[in-house]
Amino acid sequence: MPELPEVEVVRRGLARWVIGATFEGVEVLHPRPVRRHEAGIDDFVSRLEGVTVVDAVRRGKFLWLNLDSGEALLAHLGMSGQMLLEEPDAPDEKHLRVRLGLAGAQGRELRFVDQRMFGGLAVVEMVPTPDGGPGGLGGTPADVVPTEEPRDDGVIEGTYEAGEALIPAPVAHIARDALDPALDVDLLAARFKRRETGLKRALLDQTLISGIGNIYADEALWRAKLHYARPTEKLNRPTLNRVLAHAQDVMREALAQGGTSFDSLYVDVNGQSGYFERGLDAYGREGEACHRCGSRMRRETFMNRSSFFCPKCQPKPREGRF
DNA sequence: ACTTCAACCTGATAGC
DNA sequence: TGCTATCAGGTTGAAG
Repeated sequence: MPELPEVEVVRRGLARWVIGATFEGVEVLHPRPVRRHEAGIDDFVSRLEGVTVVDAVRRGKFLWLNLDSGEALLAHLGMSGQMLLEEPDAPDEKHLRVRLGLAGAQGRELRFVDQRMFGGLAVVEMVPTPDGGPGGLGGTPADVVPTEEPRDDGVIEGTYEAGEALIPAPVAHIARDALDPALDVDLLAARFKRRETGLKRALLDQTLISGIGNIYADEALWRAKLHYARPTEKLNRPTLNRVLAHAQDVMREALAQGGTSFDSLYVDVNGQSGYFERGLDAYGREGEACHRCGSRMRRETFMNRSSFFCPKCQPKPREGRF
């Protein structure tokens, strides 16, 4: 299940292979992964044909290729999405959804493969962002600014000139991610204080801080010895700093290992599986001994998903927000 | 305006 | 064997 480190591995792979390459022969094999491209499949294809990739950028779990047309090919891997660079004559994957032929990518074609199809692709416009650009680890800000006034809906048409960063319109509401050097922790603390919700809910809310999913949230909470239902408004600043630092640590470790994988659903851009699962202390360890105190780890259903925690190290708060 | 949650989707696995 | 139920979970959009 791709979270920030896995998506960053994919971004790096794409940057290595497709920057400077031109789309040539784009084929949509299943309509669902292109559902976010509202103008339809034919428009999706025509906005890519003959267009050249300028950069590969990521914010949280969103990934996009800046195009020389001024638009971006936006991708989200959802639960099971993969971006594979294959020889064109390699047999089609069972769940191949979109084939993107390329000129200038060392003879490879880009394939979007997605079993469960929670993810998808869309060609979207770039808009200015109030927080100063895409940021994110390894991301290069798009170095342009609009020359026309925004429409009523805030979207800016027309040409752009150098000066200010842009972000794909559907990503404008996503907060800077946990590994973004420009993440504003003071702002995050203020928003946590104002919220009436539980800590894990907040960590998973991509409009507060992005990139953290169910697995790394559980790992960060275990390392910080905090229960998932701790109310965010009562969390003091050192405690917030602690859980944030642990989230960053665990994701940096996963990134160093090339991403996490539990089954074969996630592979990086060249088809290599990650292997961080060996380093997990909380996720998936129901009934096993806590690596710190030996207590039996527990699993609780929460937010339509599982939360794994140590009942002794991460005691339930008196007034939790579940 | 803020917070919560069902729906989307397929395949693996468990239980009968 | 075959059937049904359950689980996996990121994001959106609707409901509360």
